[in-house]
Amino acid sequence: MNYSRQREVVLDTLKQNVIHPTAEKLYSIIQIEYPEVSKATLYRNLSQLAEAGIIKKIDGLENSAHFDHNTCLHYHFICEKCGKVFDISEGVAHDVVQKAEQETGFKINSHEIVFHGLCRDCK
Amino acid sequence: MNYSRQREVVLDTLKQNVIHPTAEKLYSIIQIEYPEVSKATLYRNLSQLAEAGIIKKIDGLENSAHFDHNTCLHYHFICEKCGKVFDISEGVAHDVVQKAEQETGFKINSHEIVFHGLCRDCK
DNA sequence: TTTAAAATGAGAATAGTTATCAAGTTCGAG
DNA sequence: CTCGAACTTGATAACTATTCTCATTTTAAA
Repeated sequence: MNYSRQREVVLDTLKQNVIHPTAEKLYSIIQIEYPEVSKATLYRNLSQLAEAGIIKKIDGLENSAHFDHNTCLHYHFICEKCGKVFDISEGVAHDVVQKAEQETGFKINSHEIVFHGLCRDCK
Repeated sequence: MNYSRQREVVLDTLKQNVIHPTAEKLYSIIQIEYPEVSKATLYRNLSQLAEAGIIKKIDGLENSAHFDHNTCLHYHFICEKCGKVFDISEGVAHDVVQKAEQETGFKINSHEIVFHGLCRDCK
């Protein structure tokens, strides 16, 4: 992967926004300071960075993918009322892969957990 | 919800196909025997049935939603090679909701786990 | 039987994302 | 340094999955 100013902007902006933004949300944030970054470039870079393991794509939340600069294993909670996304620590399901591999005999390479409910402010 | 022949076909066909089909896959299956069921009706009925809790929509697999006639709590595994979807029993993460609620103070109403890897035949 | 609510088919519309392609940029070999 | 191949970009077209629109048909309860 070669250096590009646009990719740097995408990654830096994602790092500064702990809100697990969607591509569109990130685009609107980036537009304010860096209107030279096009939407195609944003989507391309998000894919590439996720592919390279530098960021993480979160599927299973609403219709659109969210992105996370934190690539350490952890889970997500989305509030049904305010729509905010929160992190849940790995600890809540620490041996889940081992158990699932034992049960099935499959090789598990990754897994995600998404919780839905009401956050502290909304409940 | 009133009775409709089309809805009956959608539900019955889903029940007979344990493969967790996408809407498009289900459409192609239904088309063979019941070409009178339109795509709009299929999507509408899948939404309604899921809304009513009669079937379950599975998000977070590929780009498109899959549907499951089994509404009991369980998880899913998708094979990275053959694309097949398998069930994983609830037992692999039995106290995950309780732990997550304790950790966060949030009210959790539902959760999903998706595993990725290689199934027994593909590994 | 009447009738209001619900459901339908066909296709238009939308949202999110990916593909195309010509032009500009990066970077390592010479 | 400088040249070229590979990489990246912006603009926009295309695509996919899904939802919406609306005139027509079906359901079901009085």
